[in-house]
Amino acid sequence: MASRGRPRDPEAESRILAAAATEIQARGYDGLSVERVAERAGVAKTTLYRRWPSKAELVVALVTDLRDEVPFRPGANPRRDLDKLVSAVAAALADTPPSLVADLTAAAARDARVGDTVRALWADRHRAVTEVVARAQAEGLTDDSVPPAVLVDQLIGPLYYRLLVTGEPLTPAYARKLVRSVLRPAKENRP
Amino acid sequence: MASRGRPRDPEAESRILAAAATEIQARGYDGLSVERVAERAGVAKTTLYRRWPSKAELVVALVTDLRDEVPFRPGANPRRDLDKLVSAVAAALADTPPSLVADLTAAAARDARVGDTVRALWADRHRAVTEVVARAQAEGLTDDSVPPAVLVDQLIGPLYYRLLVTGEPLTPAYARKLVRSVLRPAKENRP
DNA sequence: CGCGTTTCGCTACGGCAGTTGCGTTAATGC
DNA sequence: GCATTAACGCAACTGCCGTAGCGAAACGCG
Repeated sequence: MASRGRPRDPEAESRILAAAATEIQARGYDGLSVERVAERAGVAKTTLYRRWPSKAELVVALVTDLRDEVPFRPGANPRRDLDKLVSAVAAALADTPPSLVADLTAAAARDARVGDTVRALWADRHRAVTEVVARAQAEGLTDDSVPPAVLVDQLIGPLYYRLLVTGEPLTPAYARKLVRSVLRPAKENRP
Repeated sequence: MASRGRPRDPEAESRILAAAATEIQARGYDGLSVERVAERAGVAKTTLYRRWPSKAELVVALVTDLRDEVPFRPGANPRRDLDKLVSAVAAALADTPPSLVADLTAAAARDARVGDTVRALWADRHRAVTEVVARAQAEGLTDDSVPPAVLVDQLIGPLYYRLLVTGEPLTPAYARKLVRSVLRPAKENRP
């Protein structure tokens, strides 16, 4: 029942991804040439295109392969959890070259298939923040009249906004300010 | 002292921009071909490149040319002002094709020159929101311990985040929720 | 008018993304 | 062993961005 014809070279994929990683590290998204990647991997261009239908999808696969998972172990204190989590997302974003994030979003906007993959790539961070926000709201740390989804957007959205639009740095201190702004002041909050 | 050699065709620039507007409307950023734009404008490709050094800069000039100013007349009520202003920014963002915004940010991240122009293109909206937030803070409508710049990011950032990353719609209702989240609840706020 | 200067249209080119066609190679099934 | 199937390398091709070189055209200046 297993494949009928000639099997795919099992090492080709990893060799291509490794070559692409080297290239994109050195020259960025624009400077990455599919032809050079294929040559460096010792593979014909057609072999590469058989695995990924476009340069964008290759890069998405590469980023998916390389990215560090943002670790998330929920603790007892939602405020501290949010501080850590938002800081970790900020650090993860700041680690990848800014133009790469911008190029991924551009590719995602152009092609629906790429868009799905890229959204899935970032969705788990969004989900993690949503969980902690829900817990914070359950403990009365947030304004009940504001939907939690809005609060999540106000924690993560500014990170992308700074990275992609204003170009300001993503520091842990900034992440902490975002959290402080979304949560109610600690004291004056017992009705 | 005025120009020495042959003067530039005064109509060429507008004809090129008009042709580019038609093309980008029909085919989007990727589908826009500089060669077709030149042909449609009745101009050689070199004439176009003498005015804009890249396709990205042409598109930036086009967007700068076409965009509607977000009108801003400060009123007496900062809350109402913010509602209107953030809704207007959301509407302006939602009006331009999402892939175009993404492509502009990508181009901005790649090229410093383009980056400056694109940032300038959006900076006035940021400034307008900053002004109103400052007034709201002066009237005690916000948490004093949060810098106004953070609040501005939490009003505008989620718009870009939704547009570029999650793909959710930018409705006036969403804009109002953002504002409500940033401003203190109307009543319970006299120490 | 002649000279220098700048823009013009035109053509050609290099580089890259993505596609196509072809002969070859490595597997499965009979 | 032999047909079938699919991946492989190779080469050529289209379309596009951006650049370079050319002669012609249009201006200011003396």
